[in-house]
Amino acid sequence: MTDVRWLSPDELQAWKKFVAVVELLPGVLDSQLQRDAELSHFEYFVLAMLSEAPDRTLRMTGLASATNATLPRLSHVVSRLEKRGFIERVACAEDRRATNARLTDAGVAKVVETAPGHVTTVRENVIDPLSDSDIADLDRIMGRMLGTIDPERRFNPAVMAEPGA
Amino acid sequence: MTDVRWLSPDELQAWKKFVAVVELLPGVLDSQLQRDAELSHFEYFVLAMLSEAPDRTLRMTGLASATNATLPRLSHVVSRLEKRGFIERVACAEDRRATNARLTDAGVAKVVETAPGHVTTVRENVIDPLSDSDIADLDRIMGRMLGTIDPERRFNPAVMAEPGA
DNA sequence: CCCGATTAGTTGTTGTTACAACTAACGGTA
DNA sequence: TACCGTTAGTTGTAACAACAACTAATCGGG
Repeated sequence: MTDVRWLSPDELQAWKKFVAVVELLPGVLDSQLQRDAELSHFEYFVLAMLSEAPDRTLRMTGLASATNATLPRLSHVVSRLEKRGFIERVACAEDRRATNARLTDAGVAKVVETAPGHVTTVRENVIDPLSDSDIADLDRIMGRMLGTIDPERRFNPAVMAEPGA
Repeated sequence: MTDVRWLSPDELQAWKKFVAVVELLPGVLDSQLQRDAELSHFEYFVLAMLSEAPDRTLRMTGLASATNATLPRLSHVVSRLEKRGFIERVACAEDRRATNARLTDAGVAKVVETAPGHVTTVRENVIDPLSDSDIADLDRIMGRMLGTIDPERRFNPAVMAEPGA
């Protein structure tokens, strides 16, 4: 309890700025998406993940993992998106416990029309204020944090692009 | 709508990692604080801000600004913390519309006993995976993002340490 | 082939947050 | 000093997330 390593002034300053960004950024992303597409950032993220999946389909468990959601949370969100016609639930043939979530054509259209505004917001608030070397630094630093925060690489798609890994 | 500047591969990779950290970090901070102190990160942040303020006291509006909370949100949170004995509301003498939130002795004690575990969590997950130059890079990059996200510098304490600024 | 243990997912409850409506007090102006 | 616009804060409602309890299906022995 007494042998705590407090933060140095430099560390404290960087941490305070970082925590500020972590607090503020979700609100920035949410409000643009809410305003322009009536979607929360999490809902958009779910749709986007499905749109990149083979056959626009993912198991609920896999989708939950890919979006860092608990299964109950995902289940509720998918229900809402299903009511709005963007997703459909399809029973899984191989494992009858499982449910597949599949992006409908309307869901694909929604992603296609929503993506530009979202990317623009990301650019304005995150990417464009940075130089090319800043981007490289950001990538390296976030990769190091993910090594601790997300050891199972649920998120960090280091090998995700390789089909045979 | 058609002239969207999509993200380059490097930008996309950095963005994906960054967004993963932004999604995961709050959960990491929250669960440690919840487990060890029955406090959300936001509640801890409110207490910590008060503990650094002169006379452990801040106007509701000032506290809301310092913690990036809306006034209604802060009002509810302060009510909860008041019920638990960590904060007291004190009428403001100069402006009778205003309410001062003041950290009680129990609140100070709570911060003192909670801080070490919180700092340790921050170290383990954010600071210690980084080198000294990473810290400098992080500080610079987050500063640039805050320039856009938080133009009024509610958060970014560039001059906050100087009493006469 | 049947039983316990595990896995996949859904549903209900409770707490927290956002948003809107409201009250109270200040400040300037006629 | 009486009024109007603005500022400070609280309270009520509605949406979303966390957690727990539940159902249903699979797996792994005996």
